[in-house]
Amino acid sequence: MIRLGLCCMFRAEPIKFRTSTLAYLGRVKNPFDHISGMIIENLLSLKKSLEYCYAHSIGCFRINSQFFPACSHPDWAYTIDDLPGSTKIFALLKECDALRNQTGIRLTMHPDQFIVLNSSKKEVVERAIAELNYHAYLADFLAIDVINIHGGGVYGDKKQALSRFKTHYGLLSEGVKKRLTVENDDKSYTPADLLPLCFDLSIPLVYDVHHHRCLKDHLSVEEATEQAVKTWNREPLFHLSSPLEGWEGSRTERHHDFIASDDFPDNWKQLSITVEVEAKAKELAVCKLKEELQTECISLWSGASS
DNA sequence: AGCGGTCAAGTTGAT
DNA sequence: ATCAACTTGACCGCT
Repeated sequence: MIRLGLCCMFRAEPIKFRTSTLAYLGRVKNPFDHISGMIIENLLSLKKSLEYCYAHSIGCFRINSQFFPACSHPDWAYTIDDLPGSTKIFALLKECDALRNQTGIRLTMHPDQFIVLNSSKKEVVERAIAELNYHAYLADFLAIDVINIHGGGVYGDKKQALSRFKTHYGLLSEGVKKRLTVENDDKSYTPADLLPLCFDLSIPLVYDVHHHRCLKDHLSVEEATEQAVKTWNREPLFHLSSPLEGWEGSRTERHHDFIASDDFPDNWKQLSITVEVEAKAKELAVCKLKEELQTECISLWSGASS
């Protein structure tokens, strides 16, 4: 059974998530009112997202990292209890969690590019940990089971950089560790680079087949898939996208609006996995892929009862 | 309503 | 040196 996942936002459907800049928060009159209002809107949007996904047989939704604006920034660092609308926020979180539970939709998060756990700079690592803690804080309310990051930088010495990842991993809280995953990227870390780390620390590998096709190692897609599945103690989560200008075009790492059906690996089709669709047309791309897989009679997630 | 400048943060490779 | 790419342009002040 394939469970398809939608990433963070919608293209056509009128469901929006709000964010804020620190500059604006710094000059607005009641910044915590502003933050509270945005969080409430975001939670209402999350409810709508879950409803949309359920109605369209999309079994996984990734929540964007700005869901609680400025939450992990040292100058702001608030919890829900600090906010004026806390009662309403807690109530909405409960509603979202109930809806998640009722629909069976999987929720994930992907901290953005600034989160570099293996950085050689102390401040960068501290910020990364603060950000991961914020993700785990939110994850506790919504049973989010994946907080996915990349291997990080190489700094001219991959072996040492990976060793630093291991050291810094030891500094993380249990709430972060039990959800943390690593993903192969298109510039630095291949599946073969990350798999030893994954087995060593019991970290699941989010296998991104598009990145793997851009940055190859000695593993075939089939081999990498098989190894990645072994790192998971729950339903494996993989990533899929297609290159903007095709595989013969320039800069193949750029994402297309949709998924080309040839890019869906054949050996994934009989697995029980979540496939997050990283395509710029968002829900339109997920639905299109879903229809194409259906014509091939691939077994697809279609709700909590299935 | 539409437009242009701005926005916390890291690292890499293309130009 | 600058910039685009990355899960994603969104937001705000001005006209």
